[in-house]
Amino acid sequence: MDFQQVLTPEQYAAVSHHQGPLLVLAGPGSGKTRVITHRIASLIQAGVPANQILGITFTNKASDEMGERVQQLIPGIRVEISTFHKFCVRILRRYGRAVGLDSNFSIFDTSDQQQLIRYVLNELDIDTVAYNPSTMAGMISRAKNDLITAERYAEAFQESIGDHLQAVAARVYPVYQRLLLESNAVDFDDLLLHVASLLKGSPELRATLDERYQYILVDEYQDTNLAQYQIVMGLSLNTRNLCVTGDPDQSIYGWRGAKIENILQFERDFPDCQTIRLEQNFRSTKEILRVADSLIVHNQRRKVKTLFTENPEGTPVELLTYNDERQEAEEIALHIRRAVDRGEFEYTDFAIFYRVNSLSRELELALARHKIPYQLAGSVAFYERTEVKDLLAYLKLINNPDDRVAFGRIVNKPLRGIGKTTQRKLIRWADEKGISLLEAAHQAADCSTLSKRAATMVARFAKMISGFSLADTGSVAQLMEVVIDSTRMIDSWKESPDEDDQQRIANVNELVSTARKYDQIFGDETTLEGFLEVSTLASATDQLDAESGQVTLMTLHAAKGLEYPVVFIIGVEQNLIPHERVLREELRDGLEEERRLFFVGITRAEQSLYLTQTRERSLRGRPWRTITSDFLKEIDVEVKDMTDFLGEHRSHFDDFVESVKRGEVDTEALKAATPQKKPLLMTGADLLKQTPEAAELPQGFSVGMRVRHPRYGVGTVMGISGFARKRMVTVLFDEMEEGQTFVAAHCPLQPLGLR
DNA sequence: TGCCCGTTCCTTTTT
DNA sequence: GGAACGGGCA
Repeated sequence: MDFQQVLTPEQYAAVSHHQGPLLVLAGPGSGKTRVITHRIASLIQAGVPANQILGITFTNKASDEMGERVQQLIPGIRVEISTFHKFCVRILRRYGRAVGLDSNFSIFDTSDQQQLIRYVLNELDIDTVAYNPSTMAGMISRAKNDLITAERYAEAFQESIGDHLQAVAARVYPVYQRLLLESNAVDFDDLLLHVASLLKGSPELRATLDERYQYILVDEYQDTNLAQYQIVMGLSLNTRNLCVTGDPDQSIYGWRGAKIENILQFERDFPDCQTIRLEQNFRSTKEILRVADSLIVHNQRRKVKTLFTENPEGTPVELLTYNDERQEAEEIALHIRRAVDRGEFEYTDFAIFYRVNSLSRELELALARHKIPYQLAGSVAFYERTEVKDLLAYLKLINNPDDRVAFGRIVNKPLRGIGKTTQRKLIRWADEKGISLLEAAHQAADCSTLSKRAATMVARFAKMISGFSLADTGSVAQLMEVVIDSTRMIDSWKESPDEDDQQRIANVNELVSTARKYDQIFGDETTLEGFLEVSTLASATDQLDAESGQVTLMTLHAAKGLEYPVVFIIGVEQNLIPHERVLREELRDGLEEERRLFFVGITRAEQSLYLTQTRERSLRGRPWRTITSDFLKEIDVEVKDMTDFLGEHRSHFDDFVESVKRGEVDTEALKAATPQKKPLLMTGADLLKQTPEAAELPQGFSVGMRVRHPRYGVGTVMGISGFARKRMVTVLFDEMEEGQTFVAAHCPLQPLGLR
């Protein structure tokens, strides 16, 4: 194959660089995947044995795609391409003994993890409201990503006086970790942490693996955390043919412990490395690229890249403003419907991105109303369904009898009369005797604290679980069916007219057919842990199908690495993009990451890009006044007002509309007001000035809205009376007992928008 | 022991 | 809008 023919000079330079460290800084749409796959082909063509090559990606989708494309280039040759997490699973299944894991260990997902942490908090008598499990999980996760073990964490923060959260985490982390090991289980972070410490603790193993993988390629290197960095470095000490690709401007996982420094400092780690920049974009129009670039230049911490393209100029990027999320969704659905009816595009060509998952709801409803087929990245939600988790928990417990979380989940599901008290007694007894919960359940008759009745029930449960085995059924799917039959878990739903119950049965059936597919792929080699691994490490974008003829919906994070002819990014509003969480931070790092996230979204678009915002949006079940995103000030787009205040739009701001009808508001000023890129954030006093901006906030205040007063601080609007200039607002400040009443037009009250 | 209901709290992004 | 918890009742 003549690589020079099909690649640009820069791409070719990267592909033909075989020996020694290589850094490829690849802008969006610059053909990065192409470079990686061609480089693998080129290595093989040069005589490198396929089993010496290791490709590492972050998502299953990326690794599958890469594998397929390598296959196309060099048919018949299998190269190991895997995600970080899967790679680590493989290492741990084989060498995990050294860190206390048996080969059948369970992998705890986020909810298993939180379940266990909740248990630990209860055991330690720590209030789970003040110290909620997910916060604790986040802190422990960050520590693990930074390679801080439980012992070291406890030592460092046990007496953390300044930060009580940290002090609590210092107590929780060691217990949590002990229970994980007792359960013969790992959480997502452990997969990396254990492998990193294996490599560190065993020089022989490290050297073996280093030797084994002569050529390593790491994709999305900007998203590696310290643990992943250590693993990569550990495998590249002796043979330094390490090729990393990435783009600092697309680093969006800082909150997960990713260190953008890893890529920024690669040249320092490997002074002899070659650096290649891929700056030509083959994906987007000049217009889209210009918008993306004008946004990202506002970041301080970056390696400057000059993106360019030979693609056509393209149409302007549009910013559309709607009344609320309902109109936003409706209009997008209509837009898609019309474009498809006109034959300009197919459904597949459209993607809609949003910052938080909850924004998909209104879109789904609108698309369904218009009978537009769509797929939602986040089919992981499937694996989070109660009935799916329950059935999987049975399999987990069968596969790994030490798994306490799985045990706790299903011991009384369906109901077997094994209540909380019984469970607590059993756990206590098992811990005293130092045996697994399932073992304790077997011996329940010997447990003096248990009533005879309870002991019988518990023992019966243990006997049932032990009666299940893959060896007997031969396939995961059949084992599942046996479990479903014996537990009668779907029996009560069968007769139910409830739509939800029927859905539950459908979900269970779908899980069975997923297992069937797995069985088919692996034949006689099929294993429970293998199937469970796939289920747990499944990710949001895995199921997406570019050829399915459907509109695609996903979060901005999930969109990385993908591309679509037409892209909508909805909810481009302050507190959403950028997210409110980073606006409260002192450091700018969070804000820069939000900007990168927006940049990622923008650069997914090939031909057309639409950004949308609304005037009000319901979040967490309450409507809020929105504020224009700061980021919109940084880019030049065509602004289109699609709002319809005087028309049918009715909301909780209806009282305002009433006042318009009574001629109490200057409607001319209203019409003149266009939602330019000015902040919509207003104080009550602005209303008095009757500026166009003031008219932009004609609703002013609404009951339940959060507001800030320079003297009294933050409070909630409790009541509103009067209209226009006589409008009175009553606010109950958080720090005060009694409400205060203000004249809306004169007061310095500032609506806080989404809070 | 199980279930229902009201209260209260939180609430990003994901392998 | 959802999850967890506590209280009350069968």
